[in-house]
Amino acid sequence: MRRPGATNADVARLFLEAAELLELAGENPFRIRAYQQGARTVEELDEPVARVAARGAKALDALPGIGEDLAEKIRQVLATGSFPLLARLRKQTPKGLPELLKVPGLGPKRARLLYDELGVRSVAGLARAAKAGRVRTLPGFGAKTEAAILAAIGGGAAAGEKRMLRARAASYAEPLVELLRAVPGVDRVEVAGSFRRGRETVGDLDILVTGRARAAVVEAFTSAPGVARVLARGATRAAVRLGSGLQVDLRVLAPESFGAGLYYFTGSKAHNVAVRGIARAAGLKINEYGVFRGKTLVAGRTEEEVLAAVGLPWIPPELREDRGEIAAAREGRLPDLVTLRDLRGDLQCHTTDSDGRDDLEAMARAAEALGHQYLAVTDHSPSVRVTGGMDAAGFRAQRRRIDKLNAKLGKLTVLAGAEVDILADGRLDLDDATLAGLDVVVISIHSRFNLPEAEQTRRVVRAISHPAVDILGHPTGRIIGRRAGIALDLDAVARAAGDHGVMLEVNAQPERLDLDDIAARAAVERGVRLVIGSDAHAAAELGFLRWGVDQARRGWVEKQDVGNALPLARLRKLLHGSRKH
DNA sequence: GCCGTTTTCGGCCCGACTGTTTTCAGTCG
Repeated sequence: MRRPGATNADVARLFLEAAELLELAGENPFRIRAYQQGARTVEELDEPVARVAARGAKALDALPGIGEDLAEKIRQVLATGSFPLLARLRKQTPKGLPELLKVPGLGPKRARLLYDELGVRSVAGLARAAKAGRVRTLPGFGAKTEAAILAAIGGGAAAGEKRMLRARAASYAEPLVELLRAVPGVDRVEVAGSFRRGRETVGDLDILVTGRARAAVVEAFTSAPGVARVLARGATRAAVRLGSGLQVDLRVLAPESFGAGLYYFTGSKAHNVAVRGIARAAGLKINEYGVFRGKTLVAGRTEEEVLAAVGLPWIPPELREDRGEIAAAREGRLPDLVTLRDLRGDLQCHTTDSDGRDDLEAMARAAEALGHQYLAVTDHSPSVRVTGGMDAAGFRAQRRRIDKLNAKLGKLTVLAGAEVDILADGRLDLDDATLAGLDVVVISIHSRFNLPEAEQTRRVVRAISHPAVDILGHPTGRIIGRRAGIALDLDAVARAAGDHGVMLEVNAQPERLDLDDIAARAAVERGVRLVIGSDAHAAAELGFLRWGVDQARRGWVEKQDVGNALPLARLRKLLHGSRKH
């Protein structure tokens, strides 16, 4: 770990570790939650926590969930890489105990019991104890618990939490929803949870059903194709694990509770807790069955009804993260979020001229079929060799083919573009004359991901400052679950983008979604315009725009913030061809 | 440990399911 100079992620990780160790120590649950909330606040900050700390004594304290004590601990982490309480907790926590918490079904109480009574020191040791039949001898444990522990370990569930890309989860969710909708007597089926909130990854799926056929629904669900194991099965709730490893929870709700259930199971947990606090202050109680005054149900059929009961307008699910949406709702300043229908075209895609799998005309026809008004074809520049990047002559030849194609296309206009590599020193990978001849210039980083932040930021800012540049593509270069983004001062990048009229991309590839929600929101707040680009490498991928829109919505992005929500004539005025520097 | 239209103490969201238990604790979401 780098130290000093802890990042937000470092601070968050240490707070979460402290929370876990406090839990094992049997501490006050609310104190534990305070550390978890503090971790979340720091993690979701749109600037380095070190910069907040540098603003003075009170600045950290002003962050939500950060009080005097946690502020001091943040300062300690920034200065030393840790804090005394954590060091003490690490010392007093028996080695191997935290590892046991990773086994699903084991919490602090039972983990502690296994440790103390059976001398279990690791997940492997737990497996041995369970196989030897020793686990069932403990009070509160039995043969079934022992088998469940073995199954959980065997399934690799303890190897670490694995979240699935939302786009992939959708391919499991959609057939299940179809199946349940076909059950006679079912009225409504909705996917709730983080899937509905549009998070880039989901840990599981929550499916809500209402209708008369309760037993039939549970039966259809637990016997659906793809179900590998039934984890739980009750009258109103069931849970299964699919062959893909994805867990799916089902809840059956009465119609008069459907809105309350949908709202409750959509979350986020932090959002729900905050709204429940409001309800409590008004003498109301919210649960998944409705809003109650005493025992009287006062709302529950729809989400609008539930929120109205606590004096709030309906809040789009993508905003329900307790990141200011509740205050915004109360004050009537919720954003009017961009929708897929608002987009008039797409500003990044690839063809067989570089690493795409469909040719120019196929891509154009597919975009036309989607109703796009324009499509920028942005094949790679030469230095990205693995992609078969084109040279200057290649782009000139492609331009001539695009002009011919446009002459025979109907409503769609193909824009001649390029995704130009940003070289190590911030220069661009095509000469100025070639760049000037293009309609759209996207610039991106495809190498040298590991430069230190200052150098990386200089590189990107220099590239943005080139007068031919229109869009910074996938600005951080992160690949979800595989590669962290480059170290970049997004504030400086946003400033440069604003100064030079460059738009920042929300790349819609399901494993990129880059900028992410928090960065997109920060960019928009700094007055920068975004574009949502599919970065399609095949005709079918032009549909990826939906994932980019969802990410943008999570970042509070409105139609007016998005370049490709403009009709072509107005978009052209933002591009380097008509822009004056 | 945080927080305040219940304001510096005393709360902090709430219920389902499981397994093991004769009435509930632990875990999860």
